Amino acid sequence: MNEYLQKALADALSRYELDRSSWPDIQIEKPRDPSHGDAATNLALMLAKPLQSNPRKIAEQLVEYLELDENLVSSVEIAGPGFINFRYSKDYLMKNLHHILQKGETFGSSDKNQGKRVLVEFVSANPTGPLTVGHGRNAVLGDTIARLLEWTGAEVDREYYFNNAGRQMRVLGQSVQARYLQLTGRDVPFPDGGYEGEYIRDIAKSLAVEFGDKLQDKEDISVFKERAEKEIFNDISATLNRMNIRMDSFFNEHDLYENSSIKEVIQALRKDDLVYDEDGATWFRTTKYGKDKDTVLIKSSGEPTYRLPDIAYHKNKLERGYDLCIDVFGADHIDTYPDVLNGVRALGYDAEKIDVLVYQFVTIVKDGKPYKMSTRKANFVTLDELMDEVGSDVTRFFFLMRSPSTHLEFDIAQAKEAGEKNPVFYLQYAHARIHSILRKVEDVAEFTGSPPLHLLEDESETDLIKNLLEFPEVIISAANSREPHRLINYLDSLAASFTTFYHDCRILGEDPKLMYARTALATATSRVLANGLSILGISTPESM
RNA sequence: GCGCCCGUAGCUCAAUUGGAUAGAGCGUCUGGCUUCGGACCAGAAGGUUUGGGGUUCGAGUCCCUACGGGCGUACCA
Repeated sequence: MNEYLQKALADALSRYELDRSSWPDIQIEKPRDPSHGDAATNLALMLAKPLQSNPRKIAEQLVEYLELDENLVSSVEIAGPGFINFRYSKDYLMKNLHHILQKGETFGSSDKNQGKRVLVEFVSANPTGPLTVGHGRNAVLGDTIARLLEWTGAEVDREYYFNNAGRQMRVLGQSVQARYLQLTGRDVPFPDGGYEGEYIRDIAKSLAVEFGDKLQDKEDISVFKERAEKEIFNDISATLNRMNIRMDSFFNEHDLYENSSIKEVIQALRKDDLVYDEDGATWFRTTKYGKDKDTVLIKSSGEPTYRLPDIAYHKNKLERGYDLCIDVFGADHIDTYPDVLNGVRALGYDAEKIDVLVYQFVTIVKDGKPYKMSTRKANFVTLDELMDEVGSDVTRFFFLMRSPSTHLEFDIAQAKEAGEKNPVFYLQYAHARIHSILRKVEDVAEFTGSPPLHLLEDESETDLIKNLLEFPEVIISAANSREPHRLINYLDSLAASFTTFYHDCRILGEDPKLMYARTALATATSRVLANGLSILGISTPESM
């Protein structure tokens, strides 16, 4: 419909003596206030300047030039400072409602990003402990963005990047070793800055059960490290599974060392004089890109900082032929990813294909006050604990509710007690209620032929239909802006719109034809709710 | 100090990316169940969009500035 209006306006516009290059963008939008119609354009306002004329006069002229099919658009009005408002015809609405019913569980999908190969990298937590509520936002955002993009036709891979080589992992191994020695009777101190969590003892215990005290004199900590990595990874995978997240691949940072990608990056950058040696370290000339300081890529110890493998990793992603690579990062990375992009660009790759989504941190509120978490100090709330309390539906919903760019306050107590009051139940309830009605309808009536949709005349009915029709556009905008909360806001208004209809119009006990038409409308609504919730990774119970 | 993000109703947050009278949920107050699921609905109160300037037909949204908060500012990740 938007395209149709745009084209009609463009045709009208072509009757002006105006250079095509100075044409403004023809924007069609849905007015905030429904009394302003179903669609509106500000074209006359935009033309005021180039035409040196009063916007209302321009609007009048435009409307005169405008040729619209009455079967699609029932009215055109000029309002306010010069907006042109359109109203959809009933025919148009009914035809599209029918279309929703036909498309069923694919309604809402589009080919907007057809043929695009996309890689979404998210979670990427190092395996040093269980996933916490702090990782939750990253995990759920990444997965839902992937789902949204799939609904717009893209081919999406989900990838988890992890580091099992660095200092953190060494500390992890030492922590397990210390617990193991303590368990087997040696009185050894726990390492400074070690991981204090209970899960470390569990891992040590499993080693003690398997090997007894045979590992006591091992100097090499790799046994401890590898066991810890394996067990923690299983744990992380299980948590992701519970949250409805399935990774397509796990990318191991260590591989970048083994296949010499890192060396190649350094060599290539050095050739362009973007890398130099000083004080025993190897530096990247980030001052060339407007930074205050150059950045160390290889420490004087010979060990790379994480930035170097990061550049190699992103180069690797682009080499794999993706058209778009999305990184989901917390706000703490905000200052570091430009280095990576500059590095990739300097290597001759198209950094435009990398899109970094930076979300603001989650503030955990526990017992009414902000709670500072640390994996190392073991004062954290794990995602598993949270899901034990509220389930995965509430967990996912909570993380998606807010725009990624604002701080998300996560009140543990509130989430736990949220129970019946939680907004996710409002959506599921609407869905369950529709199915309850549909079950009853099945008992009393049998419909044949296509539903007589023209009988839907009540305002709450047409409002609901209009609301349903927006679904595909909402998915596209949520996907392309990487903002899943838009879908939540939409579903919320859809559920509200259905409830208004439910209170105004009965289904059961009406004339069979009207009952059929309203049953069709209810079916379409439950379809859109179900499709929308499935994109969010949230279940759609038929009864609660 | 410098860089990035944020500041909207008592609280948590929206606002079609520059559009018309800034909206929801929670909380507060009033009303509504012998009829399809009351986990609901209708209504009320609550705002100088942190303050101040600017840009234009038009600003919560863009620019400058002050203040307040978060995150960075490592040869940590």
